[in-house]
Amino acid sequence: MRDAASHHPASNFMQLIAGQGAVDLAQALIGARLSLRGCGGIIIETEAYTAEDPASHSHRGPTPRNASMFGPAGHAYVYRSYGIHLCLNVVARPAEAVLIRALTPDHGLDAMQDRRGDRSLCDGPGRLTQALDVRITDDGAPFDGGDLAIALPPQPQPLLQGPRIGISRAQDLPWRFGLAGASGLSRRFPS
DNA sequence: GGACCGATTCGCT
DNA sequence: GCGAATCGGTCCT
Repeated sequence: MRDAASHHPASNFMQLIAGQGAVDLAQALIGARLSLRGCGGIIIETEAYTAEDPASHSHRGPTPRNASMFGPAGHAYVYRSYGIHLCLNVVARPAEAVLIRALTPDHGLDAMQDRRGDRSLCDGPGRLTQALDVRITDDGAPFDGGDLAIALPPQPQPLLQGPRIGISRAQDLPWRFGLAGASGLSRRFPS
């Protein structure tokens, strides 16, 4: 695993991703360090959702719920899933976002364990938002190095690729990405 | 106003 | 493997 010094500074994240689509950003985020108010880890699993994508919340146009997905790049899109969990996305460009599905936790472990108990911390989109204490009020907040920060890895990481999880439409699109060799993925990738 | 459905997780069988 | 928990959005009537 890479150490913090080898990542790009978190303050540069929003400029570094300028103009990228969600499919590119989903791959670029593998190996990045995500931090939220002092807790976080290395992103090991993502999914891309785009404007023309029938599985994307943005597909039917803006609503109060998905408004931040149509906002500027590098901001968070946080929504409630199944009435119970929150899911955390990074907006790529308007109407496109990347769902963060799993992390390898590497700082703030005590606080995460307080919130998750004696269970896996970050190997699923709802689990990691609980571990990191993502709140619905984080919807629309920038990943600018304040409460929310992302530091990209210095070079592309070895990737796994496969179909997205838990969707009923566009199931053929291979827009789920993982860090090759990582443990703690939310599910295995098909071989 | 009402039915249906999730970008999920957990506990039980 | 299966069903419950839980609620806002969306698409009807």
